Amino acid sequence: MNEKQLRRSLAVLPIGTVIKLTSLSARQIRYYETQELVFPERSEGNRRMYSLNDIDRLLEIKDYLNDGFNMEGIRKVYAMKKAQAAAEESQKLSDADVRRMLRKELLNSGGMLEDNLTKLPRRRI
DNA sequence: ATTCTAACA
DNA sequence: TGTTAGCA
Repeated sequence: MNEKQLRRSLAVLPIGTVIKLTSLSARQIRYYETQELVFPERSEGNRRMYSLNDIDRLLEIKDYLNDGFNMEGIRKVYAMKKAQAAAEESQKLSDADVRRMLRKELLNSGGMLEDNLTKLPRRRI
């Protein structure tokens, strides 16, 4: 796991901050946890601590709810996403591979990087 | 001041 | 889901 993903997975936000960031009530946020849709960590004093990924997850849940999904329905959505990820893993076509291929395409097909800019002919002003 | 669990008008 | 009670 790289630094960026590591930071996003760090549980450092108390529920009060999560409330402000998601516009969800404490009641809802805690309830979704009992429904096993989010899994916040716990601090020493038993306080729930959320990560940025948890924030994204809560916002997603919010959207699914607006689309008419119920708790178990949303749970199934994430179950499928997990199965999907496992399938891709077995096929060795991971997200990292996709990004690697895309970057190669961009570098060859023409041009938006500083390397190329420095090689362009100078123009007088 | 903030969050937690449990319970209910 | 909201709200309130009684703790930590």
